[in-house]
Amino acid sequence: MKSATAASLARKPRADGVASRHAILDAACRLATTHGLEGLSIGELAEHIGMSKSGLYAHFKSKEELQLATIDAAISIFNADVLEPARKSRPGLARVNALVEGFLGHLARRVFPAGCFFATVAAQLAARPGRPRDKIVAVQQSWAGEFARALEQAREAGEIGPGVDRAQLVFELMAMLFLVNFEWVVTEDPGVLEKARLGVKRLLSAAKRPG
Amino acid sequence: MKSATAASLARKPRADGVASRHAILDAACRLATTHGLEGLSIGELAEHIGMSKSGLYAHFKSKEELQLATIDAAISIFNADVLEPARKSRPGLARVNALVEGFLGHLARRVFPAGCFFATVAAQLAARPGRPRDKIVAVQQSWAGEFARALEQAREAGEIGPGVDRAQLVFELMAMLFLVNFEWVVTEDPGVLEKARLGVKRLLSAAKRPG
DNA sequence: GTAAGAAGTACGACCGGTCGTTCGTTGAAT
DNA sequence: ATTCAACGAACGACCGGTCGTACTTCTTAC
Repeated sequence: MKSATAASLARKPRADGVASRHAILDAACRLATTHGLEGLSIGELAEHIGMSKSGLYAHFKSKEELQLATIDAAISIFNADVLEPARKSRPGLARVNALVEGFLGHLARRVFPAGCFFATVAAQLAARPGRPRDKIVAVQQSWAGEFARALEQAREAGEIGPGVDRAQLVFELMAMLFLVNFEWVVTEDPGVLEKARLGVKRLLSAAKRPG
Repeated sequence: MKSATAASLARKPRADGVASRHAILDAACRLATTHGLEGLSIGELAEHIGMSKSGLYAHFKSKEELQLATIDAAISIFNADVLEPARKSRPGLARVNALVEGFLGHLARRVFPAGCFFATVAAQLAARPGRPRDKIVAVQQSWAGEFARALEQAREAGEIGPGVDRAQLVFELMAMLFLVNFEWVVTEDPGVLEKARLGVKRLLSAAKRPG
């Protein structure tokens, strides 16, 4: 019965192929963070991992498919590094703080070579219609949704006042994180992480119930 | 003696040439806002203004020179549209508000086809060393300096408390504007402009002297 | 258990097209 | 008459992508 655990119709994935695919996408994530998804060239990527261009096309039918897979790979890395750890913390304000600290740590840890993958790619694709853009926008919205959910739980727990405009608060939180990423990439100064930390702290303390 | 009024060493600019150069840079600004400075191709730009690629090279010796000139052109447009009008308002908080409103108006007016030229270009160049990047970073710093100066004047006028961390306030103001540009490009929803407006208002009212 | 064969992996060569750039030339403005 | 503005042609490099072909792994039949 163990062979029945394979995929429904395709019975094909090979052991060393998934390793290559992983190596390709890992390099693609890193390159795309500095070059952008459009600026990522097949030849450069292939050379960067010691493979031929045509070798890459054994794994991806087109550049767009590579781009979409690269986004998926970045999602996995980001989820494992930031989101999942934060989800282990208590719902409410504690989780908001965990998300923020997770993100700042993600930058400081240099998981990607130039800050947040999604910030770079999103800024570059925002005005360029297509499936990659749609996917990136969806990721951004889901990231905002994470904050919205945590804030809703904070309200339910009475940690923040019921009159607090949570959508507005999400916007202001995201603004801090969005700018800190950019400044971090440009200056590499840990002081900017502290500015974001302080900004978020002021934001949340203003939302807390008086008394 | 009228020829002596020309530039010190070069006595060359022709009447219709400066018009072409202006047309080129105008189109370059718009294209770069959506495609990025790297994604801007000579052929595409030439075709876009009904000119030959080689015709462009009568005005610019290299792509990098074109990029730098494009940044200068964008600076002129931004200064005329946002900065100079705001400078006419009274120093202090009024000027901070004028800068913010000028920027939001700049977006709403769609001066560039995809939000703020500098935000897009900066996000793309942040991790790519070179003269264009340095120039863009300098622009961003001068824009932040504009806020810093206005806030200093606000403190001198007693509009905000002396204990206010102005560098921090600049960071938080810039964060609002940075994110609102991105969201505006993605959603085209005027509601995001309102969120930025509200966020700035809360920021500034918190900085005002009690009483 | 193993041999046969199907399928995945990777390659080098090559395609048409576009990239940034150079050159020599022509026509128009000064 | 001089000089700039613009052109078409052409360049080498690289782009994304295809093709035929070897080698390797996995599945299947015996």
